[in-house]
Amino acid sequence: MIAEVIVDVAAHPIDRPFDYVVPEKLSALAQPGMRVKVPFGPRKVLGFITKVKETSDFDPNRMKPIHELMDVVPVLNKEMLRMAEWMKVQTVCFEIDALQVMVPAALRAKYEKRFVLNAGLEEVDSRLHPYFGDKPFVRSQDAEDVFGLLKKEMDKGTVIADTNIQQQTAVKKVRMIHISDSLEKLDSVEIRANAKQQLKLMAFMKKNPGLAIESSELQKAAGVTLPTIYSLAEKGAADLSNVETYRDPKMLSEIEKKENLVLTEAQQQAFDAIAQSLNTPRTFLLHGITGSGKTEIYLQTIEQVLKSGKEAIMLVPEISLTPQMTLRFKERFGDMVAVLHSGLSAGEKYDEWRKIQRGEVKVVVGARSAIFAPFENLGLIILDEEHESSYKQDDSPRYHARDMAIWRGEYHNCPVILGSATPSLESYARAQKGVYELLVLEKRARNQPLPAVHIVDMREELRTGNRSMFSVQMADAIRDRLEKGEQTVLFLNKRGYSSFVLCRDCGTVMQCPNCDISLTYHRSSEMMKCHYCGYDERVPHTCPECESEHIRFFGTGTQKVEEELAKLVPEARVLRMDVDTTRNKGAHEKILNAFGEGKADILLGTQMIAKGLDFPNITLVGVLSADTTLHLPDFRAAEKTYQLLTQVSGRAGRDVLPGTVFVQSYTPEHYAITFAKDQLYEPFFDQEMAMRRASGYPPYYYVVNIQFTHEDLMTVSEYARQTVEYLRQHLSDRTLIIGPSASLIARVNNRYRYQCLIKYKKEPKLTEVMQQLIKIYRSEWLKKGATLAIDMNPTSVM
DNA sequence: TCTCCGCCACAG
DNA sequence: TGTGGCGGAGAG
Repeated sequence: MIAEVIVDVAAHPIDRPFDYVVPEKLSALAQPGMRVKVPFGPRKVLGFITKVKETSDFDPNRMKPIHELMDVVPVLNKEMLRMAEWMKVQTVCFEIDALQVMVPAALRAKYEKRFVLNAGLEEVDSRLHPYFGDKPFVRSQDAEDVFGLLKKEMDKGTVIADTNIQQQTAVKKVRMIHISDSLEKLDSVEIRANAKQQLKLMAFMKKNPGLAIESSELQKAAGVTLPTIYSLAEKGAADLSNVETYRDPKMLSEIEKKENLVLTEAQQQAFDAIAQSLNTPRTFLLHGITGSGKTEIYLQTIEQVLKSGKEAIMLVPEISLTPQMTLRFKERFGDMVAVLHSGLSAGEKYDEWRKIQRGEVKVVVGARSAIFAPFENLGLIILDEEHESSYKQDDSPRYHARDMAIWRGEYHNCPVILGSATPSLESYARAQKGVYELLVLEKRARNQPLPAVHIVDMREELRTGNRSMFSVQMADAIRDRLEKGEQTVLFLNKRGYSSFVLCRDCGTVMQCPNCDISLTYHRSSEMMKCHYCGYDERVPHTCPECESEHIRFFGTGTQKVEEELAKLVPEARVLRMDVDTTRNKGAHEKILNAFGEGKADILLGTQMIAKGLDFPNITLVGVLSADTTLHLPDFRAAEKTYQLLTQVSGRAGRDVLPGTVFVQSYTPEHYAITFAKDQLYEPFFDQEMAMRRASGYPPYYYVVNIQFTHEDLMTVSEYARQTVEYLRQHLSDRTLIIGPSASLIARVNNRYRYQCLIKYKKEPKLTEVMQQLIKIYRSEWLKKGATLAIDMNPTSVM
């Protein structure tokens, strides 16, 4: 038997199956979708079997055998293998990347270089002895100071280099103690009279014959230590075994089960439409304003799916994967739910994944990668907040969860629901064309009014002499809520600029030496950091250009706002939520909980607070500057701004108390801001579509972004130029090719960046031309140190 | 003549 | 991508 294997080497010439002989003793086991260890050139690597067959075109004498099977049960099923092939073409990625992304990180290979003894330890240089210790090998990373000595030993042949492939996380096992059920047997065990601990344990055992108990539990219950248990087990009083377990299974029985809410008429209509199509591969766009009760529809639809014996996947953006939200699923579906989020360790994720694979759970709630949940009998896929850009992975494989969802929907003949208050233009356009079925919820579920949104013209504030970052109206409102004991959320639209360090005398802004971007000031550590390459340095006392001592920190970071806020309302308790305060695990959750419990009056934060906040006491939301996302050089700038303002406004007045929103802007007349004021999606859509049509962007055109990097500016611009020329020759006349141009951030980590854009409506040759371009890159530019990245349907072109 | 380093081909 | 082989350059 012969196996086709995709090996774990992400490189263009390797991106194809390699044939291996399946050794006789493995032939009964080997199946597509299993991981294998195979020899590849001089080393061993991990790979996936994608096919087994009896014959090969390859010279049988040169074919090597599979070294080891890593799985007993395939980690990828037929569907996943097919999806990977499709994904490879769709996103222009390596097949191995597509396969790896579908498997939990714990199952991906970890390679460790090490030096292995090939002779007795006494034959090697005695200076190396301490490095080996009593092991027959040293890890390369532990032996950096003695590479020279090791090299000599390798020449002598006493030591050889080797790569060890490790499984990252294994199945967690617990030690179970099975107490003998025969009292006679227990009585027959001899214990010395002075072995007090053993006597104590025996007394416990005699009270509980036949009991199977985890060793840690037994230690607690009997008040003894592990060695005591071992000695009695050896004497035959109990059996020991290792039992597979899951990490930290949360006590689900403690979660109270909740019943369905009664659907409003609009909700019911939407629900019915979906429920009627449960066995059709149809895509629904559920457009419901914030607070219209989309989640309840999801929950009840999932319930229907479960009743028919099928499974469901629910995708949410990572940031809205809050405890509040997961609790809601657990309340409905109990231990049928697996939750996959970034807060889990690799081992915990692996455990959740195994529960899915074994069919122990029926519902998965998770972020982007949960779309690969290995269900066999999928009945429904939901993408909540479908417009979120986090559904698109921004490194290879650059897949969009929405595309994967629709593919799987077709494979399983099941519906896909895309839900949003602010659908992406692509999805809404498709719904209008009838490709997706549009379902609308126009009212909030409990009929609460939408919050009153006031737009504040900050130019006017400047004219009247208010130079602070809070308009008079906003400041008054904040004070008012404070007096009433209601809560305020302040949103700082920070993206695009942040606090930088500037010399007031010569105007020099401190720049990263490796990237064309200014350094960000971090107050807590008194450091300046580059957010692209990680470079950091202390804030200088004098300007490096003019030696002036007038160094100032500029910009509007959340820390700056916090200071201003302290001046405005010194008595207010303020919680700040940004990258700095949420770096630690669980910090995000802690801050939100504290705010929910009323431990603060004001929550101040960046994008990350725009979602999932659902507290009844929030009656004021302030957007400090609506403009920052608006003027980014990106075709989605207006769309993003509209979405953000709508989402943020939706945080106010979700319960009984009515909400008010203030949006401060220097361009208050912009349509993205004026339409967001009253959540007028349709008019916004129409106007934005007109803009897209005029400028040739999605949904009118498909876009491909091709980015080049190289150490040398001239070289990279030349490659980009050649590419554009090549594309112009080989793509159709109606396709637009934009560029080449330097990227917005023209240099990162000392590499210059250039890009070009392809805009097309119909381009049957696209895949072929992209493959051809990769060939040119491989044969000419790669060797010269260039990199090329192709992003199909990018979420942004900056 | 020995050794080191950089480039290149190749991987089943 | 990682590795080992090959050949050129420099040192002794």
